[in-house]
Amino acid sequence: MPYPSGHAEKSKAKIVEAARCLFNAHGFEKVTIDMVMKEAGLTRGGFYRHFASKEVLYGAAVQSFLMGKGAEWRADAGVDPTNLSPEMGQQMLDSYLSAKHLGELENQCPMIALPSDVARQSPEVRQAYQNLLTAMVWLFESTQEGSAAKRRQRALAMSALCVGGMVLARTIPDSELSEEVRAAAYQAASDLTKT
Amino acid sequence: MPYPSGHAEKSKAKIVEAARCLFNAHGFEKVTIDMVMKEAGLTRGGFYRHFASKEVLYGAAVQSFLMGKGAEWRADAGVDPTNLSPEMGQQMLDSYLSAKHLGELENQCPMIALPSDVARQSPEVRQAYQNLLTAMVWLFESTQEGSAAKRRQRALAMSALCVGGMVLARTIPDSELSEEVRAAAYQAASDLTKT
DNA sequence: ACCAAAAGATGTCCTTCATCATCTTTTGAA
DNA sequence: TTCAAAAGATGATGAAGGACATCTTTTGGT
Repeated sequence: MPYPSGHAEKSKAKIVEAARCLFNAHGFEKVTIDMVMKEAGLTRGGFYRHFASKEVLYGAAVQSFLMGKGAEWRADAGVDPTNLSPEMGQQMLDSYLSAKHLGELENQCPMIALPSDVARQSPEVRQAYQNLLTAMVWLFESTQEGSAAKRRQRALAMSALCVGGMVLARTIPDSELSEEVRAAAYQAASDLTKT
Repeated sequence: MPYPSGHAEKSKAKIVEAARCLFNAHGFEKVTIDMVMKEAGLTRGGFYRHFASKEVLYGAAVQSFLMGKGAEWRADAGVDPTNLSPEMGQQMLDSYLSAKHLGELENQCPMIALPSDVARQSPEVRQAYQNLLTAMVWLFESTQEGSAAKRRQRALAMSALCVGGMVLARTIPDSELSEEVRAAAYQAASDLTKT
């Protein structure tokens, strides 16, 4: 089997990563196979050796965030999922609802960058999106205090605040209002942990 | 000036309403001028008598919700913006974060149906989106109790919970988790009014 | 060195639209 | 009744892009 072993996997990973960045910035429809392959340092033709369709790539791109850039992101933010303390939950809030995260179009969480895009895709893509949510909820739930039901409810609400606050802040044009929304969501989510 | 007076306006309104439904359900890219005009009971060609481009139509469609279907929606939900009481704020939460609203793809609030779509559009379209948010925040702010700063902060957080909860619930495929998210966002938003 | 299968590159097909030019219909005003 | 301007319908154009058939390159195994 010619080509160094693991070559295909490496290429595939490069394609997924390029796709993730491009989809995040421009959405599903505006990104072409051409753009993705060029960004990955390859050419159009080879694409279908790795993926059955553009849609399958989209699912892979969303999914990739969890263990890829997302893990990197958590590391940078000082969020360590093996250390489940209330401080860690707060750390997560600090980073997720930060002005910095809002500005990082290419590397921000896909839950923020492409919700309505994903909502109209196949169940597989939506499942990938759900996996991101599940991970976030789990993290908040595990770092809460109080009864199981309370922790669950708060974790879900905190996730809704994270995504809702950032989605709104990212969409509206008035940067002052945008900042206000982000800050208010952060405040409310932080308050939830201390109730 | 031939054609009954007000004919053009009526046609334009029909086009916008058809567009609003279609965009809500399928997003900007997947909707064609053809589809919109057919839905409005007209044909492709006449479109550019009314709008300069598809994008301008999109902005008009988003904007139209506030005074059009949105007003109708508020009336049905018993939300009366001339009666600014805490009960009215709660009424708004009840309806916005309801399972019914979640299922109404065509008539649901565009803030839920197309955030990431709008985020990549022109400032005009994003302004229309912001107008919806501003109206919602105003409504919550006006029906809160407490200091101005507190009311403002809570109103923004409640809006983030409304949009975030519904966006997540609409996007994930697991209907059980979806329902859980919706309910948690509702609970948290309701709690905010009583703090 | 040689072969072949995997991976990548090139060229092309075919469909889908947004947009516009042009033609037809409608009806208020003269 | 006639005219003309507004509104609507029809047909055409041109570009974009997903998908794929077909070459070409690469290199591990022999």
